[in-house]
Amino acid sequence: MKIATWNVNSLKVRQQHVIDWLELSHADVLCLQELKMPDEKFPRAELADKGYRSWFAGQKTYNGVAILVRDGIEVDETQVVRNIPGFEDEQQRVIALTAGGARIVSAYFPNGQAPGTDKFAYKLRWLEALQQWLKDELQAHPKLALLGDYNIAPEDRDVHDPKAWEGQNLVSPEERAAFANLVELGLIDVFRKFDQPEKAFSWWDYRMLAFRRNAGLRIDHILLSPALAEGCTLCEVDKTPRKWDQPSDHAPVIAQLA
DNA sequence: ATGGCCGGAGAGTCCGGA
Repeated sequence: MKIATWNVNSLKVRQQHVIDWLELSHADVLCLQELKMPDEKFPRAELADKGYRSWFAGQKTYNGVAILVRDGIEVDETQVVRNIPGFEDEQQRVIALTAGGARIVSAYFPNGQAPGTDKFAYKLRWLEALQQWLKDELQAHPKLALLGDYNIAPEDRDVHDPKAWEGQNLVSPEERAAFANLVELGLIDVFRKFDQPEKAFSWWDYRMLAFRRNAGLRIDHILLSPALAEGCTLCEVDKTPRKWDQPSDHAPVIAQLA
C-alpha cells in the first residue's frame, strides 16, 4: 500500500493537480491539508470518478484536511475521527480513519507564526494534545501512520540555511522538542530510513525564486509506528507537481508500505 | 533592500501562510 501526504494550499485551485498526481503516483491513500473550503464545496464526486473515496473535515477560508482512499482498499466507516478528541478547536486540522488495516492520521499542524506569539502558544498546546491522543491511539492501533504538514523542520539538515533560520518559527527548540516527543512515542520518521538527496525539502516559499534555488524546508512528514515502519520500503518527496503551472508551495511525500 | 508570492474574501494601502 502506497500512502502519501500533500498540503495543496486550496483544493479548489489544486483539484486537477491532485487528480493528475494520483494517476502519476498510484497512491492508495492520500492525505491532504489546507483544503481552504467548506465541506459542501469538497469535490467528492470528481474524485470518486477517478476511483477514490474521500473523508474530510473542512471549513471556509482556512485549514481543512482530507483522506482519499483508492477503491478496493477497505475502510472502517465506524472509526472515522475528526479533530483531536477532547481538544476544543474551531480549526479543522485532523482527520483519522482505518484503511487497509492501518490507522491513517492526516494532520495540518498549526503554523505558529513566531515564537512568543499567541499563535505559537496555540501550536505548542495543540502539539501536546496531539501527542497525548496519539499515545492512546497507538495502544488501540499498533499499525499507525501520522502524515501531514507538521510545520516543523526536525533537524538542521531539513533547512536550506540553518544559520539564517536558527531559533525561528518552524525550527525553534520548543517545536523540535515537540517533534521529538512524537518520536518518543515510538513513531519513526521513515524518510530518514532511506538514502536521500543531500538537500531534500518539501516546501519552498513562493517568493525569491526559492524553488529554483532549492531554498526550502522539510516540514511535511510521514511518521510510522514500528509495526508499519518494519515493512516500509521507500519514502521520498516527489518534486514533480511543484514544477507544474500554478503549484502548491508544498510537494507531496510518499511512502511504500508492505 | 526584512520585500519580493499566493489564495481567499470581498473591496480593508486586508489577512495568513511558512
